[in-house]
Amino acid sequence: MTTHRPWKPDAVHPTPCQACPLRTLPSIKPNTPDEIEFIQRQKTAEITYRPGTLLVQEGQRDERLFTLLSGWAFRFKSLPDGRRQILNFLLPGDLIGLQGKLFDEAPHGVESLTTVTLCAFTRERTWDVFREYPALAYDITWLCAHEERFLDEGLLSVGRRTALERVATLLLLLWSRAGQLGLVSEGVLALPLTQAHIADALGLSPVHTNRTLQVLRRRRLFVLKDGLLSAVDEAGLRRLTRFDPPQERRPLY
Amino acid sequence: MTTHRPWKPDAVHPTPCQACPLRTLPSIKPNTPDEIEFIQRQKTAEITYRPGTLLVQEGQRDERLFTLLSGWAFRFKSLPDGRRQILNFLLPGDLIGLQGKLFDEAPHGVESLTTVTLCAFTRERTWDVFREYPALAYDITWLCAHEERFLDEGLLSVGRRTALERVATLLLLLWSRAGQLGLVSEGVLALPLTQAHIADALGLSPVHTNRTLQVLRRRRLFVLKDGLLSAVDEAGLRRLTRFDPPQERRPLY
DNA sequence: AGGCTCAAACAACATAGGTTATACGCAACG
DNA sequence: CGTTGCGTATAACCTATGTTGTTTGAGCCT
Repeated sequence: MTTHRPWKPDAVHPTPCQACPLRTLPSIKPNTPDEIEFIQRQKTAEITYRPGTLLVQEGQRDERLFTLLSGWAFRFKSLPDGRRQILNFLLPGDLIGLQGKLFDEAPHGVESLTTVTLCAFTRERTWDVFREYPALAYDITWLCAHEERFLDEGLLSVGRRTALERVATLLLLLWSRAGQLGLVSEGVLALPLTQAHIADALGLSPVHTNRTLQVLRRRRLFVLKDGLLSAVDEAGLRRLTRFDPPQERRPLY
Repeated sequence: MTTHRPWKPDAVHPTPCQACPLRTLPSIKPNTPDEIEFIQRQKTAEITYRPGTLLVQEGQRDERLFTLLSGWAFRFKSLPDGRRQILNFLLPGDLIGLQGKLFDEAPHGVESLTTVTLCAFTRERTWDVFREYPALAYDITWLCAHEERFLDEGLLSVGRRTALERVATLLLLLWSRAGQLGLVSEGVLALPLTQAHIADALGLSPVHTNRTLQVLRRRRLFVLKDGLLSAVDEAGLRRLTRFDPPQERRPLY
């Protein structure tokens, strides 16, 4: 079990929200200076954790709210006997802990895949945003509904797609999401997932995940080696999966 | 394909929100008279559809927002070749069409299982609520996150639980949800699902769903006959599934 | 009454995916 | 510089679940 200890608590040089690197992305909906200033006021800290850190503990009371500033993480639920389901992968700009604030206990766990940097928001007065900045409150709702869409797609995959389709859909989606965040450079994406993660996200066994990846590789739909995803045949993957990753401007809190 | 034609458009006697039968339930969080009046103003119609009606069409632009006042429905997604995944079941008090309003197109379909009555809200000025009634906006966010929790649980089921556990978990959850809405009387619940619906919700084939139901029946965990669920051994189901249906006060929009 | 349709039940067989086990390469570490 | 641990690969075998097809019974239309 990884501990909760910060790794490089670079609190000396926190990123000012106005200069947030995410806000320069074309896929991020711009905010007014006013709104950004409000967010800045709410932001209490910037914390960095190392890979494999348990950021939110399943079933624990936890009212902290974060935005993932950089790095990858995932949400998961597990069964008492150890079976685990990864619910979704979290990329920069994603909210962490909304459920923990809304409900008595966090209904799922969150774990980092890479070194992650989180923007932490005030524990108490978070809901001021609903009174003071309705547009930002709307954005939070939007992000929540957006997450729901990913879950719908995941449920469709796990429930009704074959192993081949599942793996192809997931890689296509992650490729697209990462692309919109500027994480793909020169046609290469650093994908910090082990095959076990992919298996847990898709309801497959690690062995079958491996077999399936081999097939897709042999069909030259992508190259996945040493944590690097490249030579992605997007058209081929779309044809195989009949899945079109959503492409739209998203808000950032 | 069922058409969109209203069945008993009892627009003559719409339910006033102050007298909404759902608001008398202990599981529903009360609102201030002010808030209820606002909701009443937003409500434009009350529409009744018959069983099997397609309420929201998958992939269609649809900005209508409803609350399910009475009856059962389900959200689903399907693949081009006809495979279908039921994402969640909708019971009275659940919001329909939030995603359709937030995104360009409805990412999923909604179909009624029974005769349903919907409260329809103004097409345009829905987002006034964020400016004028922050507390209600918060409630909408809560409902959205709540739906996400059901999806998380569903994903865990379909991805990692056995067929036996899946069916047991689903029936336990529906039993609990329906109970909180006062739909269980004298230990009997009218469950308007065919085995095919259960199969589509759990990522199983109809045949295997049938087999699994037989096993659970033989273990006397419940009686399910002619659309009636009764003699539910809640403790037994909890033991088998290690699942505790959430029990909490929820808002109503 | 006869003939639909639909949900449920059940049987026989087929297979996608799970399980267990072994091996290999590589980085971290004492 | 051996050892340990981890991720990946692959083989052999196994089983939970899918598929196809038939039967029964309850409504429902004509």
